Amino acid sequence: MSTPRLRFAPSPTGYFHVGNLRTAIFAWLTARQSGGKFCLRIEDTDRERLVLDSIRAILESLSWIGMDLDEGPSLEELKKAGYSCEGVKDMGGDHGPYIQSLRLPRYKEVAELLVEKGYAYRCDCTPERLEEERAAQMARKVPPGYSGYCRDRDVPKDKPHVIRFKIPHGEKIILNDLVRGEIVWENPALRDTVILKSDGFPTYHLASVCDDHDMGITHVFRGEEWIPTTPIHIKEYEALGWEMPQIGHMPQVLGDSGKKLSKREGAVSVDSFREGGYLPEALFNFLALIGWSPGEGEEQEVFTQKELIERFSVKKINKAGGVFSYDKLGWMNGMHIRRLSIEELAKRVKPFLENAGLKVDDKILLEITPHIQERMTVLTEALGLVSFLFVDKIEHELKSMFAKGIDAPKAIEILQMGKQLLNELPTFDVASVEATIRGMVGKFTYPMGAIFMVMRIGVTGKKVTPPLFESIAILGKEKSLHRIDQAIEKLANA
RNA sequence: GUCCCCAUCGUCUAGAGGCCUAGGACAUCGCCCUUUCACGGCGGUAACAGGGGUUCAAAUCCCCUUGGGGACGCCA
Repeated sequence: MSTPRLRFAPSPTGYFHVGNLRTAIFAWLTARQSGGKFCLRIEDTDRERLVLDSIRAILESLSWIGMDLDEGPSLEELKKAGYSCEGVKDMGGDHGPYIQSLRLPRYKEVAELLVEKGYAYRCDCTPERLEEERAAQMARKVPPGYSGYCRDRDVPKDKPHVIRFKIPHGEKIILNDLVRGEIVWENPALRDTVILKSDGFPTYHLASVCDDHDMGITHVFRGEEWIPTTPIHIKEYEALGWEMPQIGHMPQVLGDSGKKLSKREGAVSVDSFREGGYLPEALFNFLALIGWSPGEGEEQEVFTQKELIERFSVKKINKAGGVFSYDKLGWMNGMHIRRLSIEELAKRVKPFLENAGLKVDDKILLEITPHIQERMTVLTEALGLVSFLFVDKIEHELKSMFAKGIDAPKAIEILQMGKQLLNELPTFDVASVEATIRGMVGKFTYPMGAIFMVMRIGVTGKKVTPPLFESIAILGKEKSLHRIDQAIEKLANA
């Protein structure tokens, strides 16, 4: 058997949707576990929806999530097609160009061939005519669709026209789907479909069939929304005498509403997850588990990419769509955060702190990281936890001190004692800070928690922080004492 | 309207005729741990959409109903 060749074929029409990523992940996993190839093809045949920068975004996202490509557009191709390629890795491959707008002559050739053989025909119906037709059909309550008006009209080449593929009527069509098994159309509800537009660009129905063949694609993974148009593709392969790749229609990624995941339901672009502090490991892991599971009594859910490559199996892909659960992704992100080494976690957290305007001291960040590792579900939460270490001035959440019988005078009393005792420490490490603060408890009648909270807010300004003794020790003597002073002053003036 | 896909806890799912008094995970609730917040540990609530078959036996196979989703573009 020849080596599997799979592709991810996005349209550069905007942001990179996680639903598309999930389908790409299944294809990538399949390629990687079989020693096959994973290719990127840009389907930029819709000139109206084109977003120039989206290819770079797609490339960046794939690289961020660790999905390497074996073939894809070269720098030269990108430039030629007019896309920004700053910082993009040069790729290329033996089946280029990998950008559809660069393959126009080939589509024209194939479309003409189809016309010649009688499988397709020219149509010069204007959009207005089509619109009228549609309106009339609606009025008569019959299914809308092209009537086939030009099928036998023999429209000349020199008039503006499109090329339509003839959909045979009353013919049974069968697809053997990789995930759904046999799908049968007794009589598909399809009309003669445009395959070459009047602007000379192909539609998906021509371009993808043609490219999948030309590029030697063996397995086509795509969303289930493509099922209804698959008969077109099947008939095209037949007409052209081309061997059909295996096709698998992947279950959809749904939003809470049960419909396709969309912007209304929250973040959907791969970028937004990166910006939101999600780890690529977690997003990949989570997405791989929507519509697929290892099965067989396997109860592990947190996987590395490598483990997923080993376990993935097309046979275990589900038919039913799955809801994208932000809750579970959050949990999984936390799990992956906890698997990171301290050094690695600090490295990942740093940009989020810097983007918030903090001047980060690497040594201090490394010291505090172990103490925030179990306190985050997303990286962005690090900011609230550690900012007190990297800013000059802090705000004190004084109100939160006042619980368990503590009022301002009592808080001042505690802070003053804490300040004095901490000041007397010859060495300012975690152990001595802990001994000192624990020692304070016996000197008051207030509960331990109340005393700790006053100290916590005095030093860090916040109610929710990393563990107290570590926080104080890492902040250092000078700053800690200074902040306690500030707190006392604010309390006195309140 | 026509065609197609799908159907196990709220969610992701295990389950390929007896192993199921249906398992796990997230979420949720309770308890434990605990200096805050978390992590962690223990336990609870919670599902085979309905109806017919087939079979000694059905969550698993078939049919119907219902429900959800998708497609019907010179979009992909």
